[in-house]
Amino acid sequence: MRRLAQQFYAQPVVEVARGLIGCVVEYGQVSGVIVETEAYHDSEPACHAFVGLTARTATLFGPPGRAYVYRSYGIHALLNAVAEPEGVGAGVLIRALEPVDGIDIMRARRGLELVEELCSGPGKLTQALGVELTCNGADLTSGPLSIRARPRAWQQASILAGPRIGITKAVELPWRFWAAGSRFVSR
DNA sequence: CATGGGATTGACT
DNA sequence: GTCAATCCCATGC
Repeated sequence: MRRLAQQFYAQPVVEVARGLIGCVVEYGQVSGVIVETEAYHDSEPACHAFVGLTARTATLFGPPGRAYVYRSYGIHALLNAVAEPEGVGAGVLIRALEPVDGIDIMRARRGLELVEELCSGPGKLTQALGVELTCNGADLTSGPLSIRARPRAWQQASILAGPRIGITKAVELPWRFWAAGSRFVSR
């Protein structure tokens, strides 16, 4: 399965968020199918890029198809895919995966057995993948951290939309997407 | 230079 | 249901 090309990420961020459902994130020996995403855009206050170009948001304003990784609550690394053309601050938060390869490695990193709990949240999946802040700015179209196009089995998947989770601003936008019926989405 | 607020999680009442 | 852990970074003095 081919990697997603830079032109895919250059689309409007909501289209990228919807289009990433069913695609496969891979890093080293582990991989998983994306089953939940959220879109963020510099025009709305929930997005880090709302404050403009700073050291923190430089990745979001940079070229599409890169990883934006930041630390949340001092504990978790959260993984995003940078979207829209360079100069626009937008990204898609990867919120949950269905584990595919390296499940035992994920279990060891997470200290858990249950497959449904390995990647069912944005902080959980980075721990399971081994993604840390050093991945910030990594090129998803050519580096060791990659996102591949939907496998055939996922091309018919039905996708639902609703409000984003865990934010205090712009709560009303239906910019969260998930695979209908998946047991692997966050609670 | 000091301060305060998170795109969360897991443990506990 | 509540709450603490913990650190990066934007902001303000």
